[in-house]
Amino acid sequence: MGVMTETYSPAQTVEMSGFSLDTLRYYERIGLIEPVRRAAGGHRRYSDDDLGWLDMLRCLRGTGMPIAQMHTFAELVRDGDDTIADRLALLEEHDANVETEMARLIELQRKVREKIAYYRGALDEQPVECVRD
Amino acid sequence: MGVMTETYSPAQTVEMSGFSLDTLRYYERIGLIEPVRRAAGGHRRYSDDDLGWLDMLRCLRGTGMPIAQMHTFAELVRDGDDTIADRLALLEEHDANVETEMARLIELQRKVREKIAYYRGALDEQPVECVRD
DNA sequence: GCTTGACCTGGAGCGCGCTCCAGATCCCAC
DNA sequence: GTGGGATCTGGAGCGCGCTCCAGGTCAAGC
Repeated sequence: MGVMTETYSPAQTVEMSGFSLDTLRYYERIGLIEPVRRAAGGHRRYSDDDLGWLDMLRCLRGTGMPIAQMHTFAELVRDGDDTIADRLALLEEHDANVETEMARLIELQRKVREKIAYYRGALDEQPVECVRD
Repeated sequence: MGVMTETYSPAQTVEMSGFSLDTLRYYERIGLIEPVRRAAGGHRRYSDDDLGWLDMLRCLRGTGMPIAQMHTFAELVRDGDDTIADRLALLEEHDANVETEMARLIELQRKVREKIAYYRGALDEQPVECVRD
């Protein structure tokens, strides 16, 4: 008796992947996910592989990659092993974008904090009301 | 002869603020910016104060604050000096949100880099073609 | 068998934040 | 005074990424 590959219901997959049910179906519809295996009655049964791929999607989407680019990546994956260099290049470029975005964010956060500091100062110099006498 | 307060044309303001012309007008329309002073013919003349406020907006927007919340902040500013504590609270909360968001981003970036490392490995083990002999 | 809840499909709708457009006006250089 | 570019207004349109809906099917417990 071989080790059965686990499968998961849509509800379980929502739970485990962090995507909503609608998003899972949407991703499948637009081709970000390969057609998911179905149980007899037509209900989806996600595999561990599917879960792995969803994790990849979560990483990419969660770091701001546009759907269109994720689509490109998905196609590379479909096209097999000799696209690995291309996938690597795509991920590296994305990583650089994320890095740039983080730098931008850090810089602006610094400025926000300056403004916070300014308001703290303003608050000290102008207490709500002077205590009488 | 007093020091003239500088004013700036829309084009200059686009240049200096980093917002597009349409966005500047949009922000004014929805009340994120107070009605801007006008020259005789009705053309806008942005002041240094306006520029300062735009810089604030850029910080907030650029760190992902939704327009609605920026609107709240703008109202506090309009309501005068005794809203400073509220403004401070709002900024501090936003700062915390930014911090959370950055942590999320860093964590996912780490995972993206793991995937990159994996692909680098896969590439090494499967070089494009073996050199003959 | 029946109920109840999970799941199905195709397609419409939406929230956000702009962005674009038409048609008019202004302003400056020549 | 004329041409051309900058600017004006009000309103429509859009790109993205979901999210919701109606109307139906499937599955498990009683």
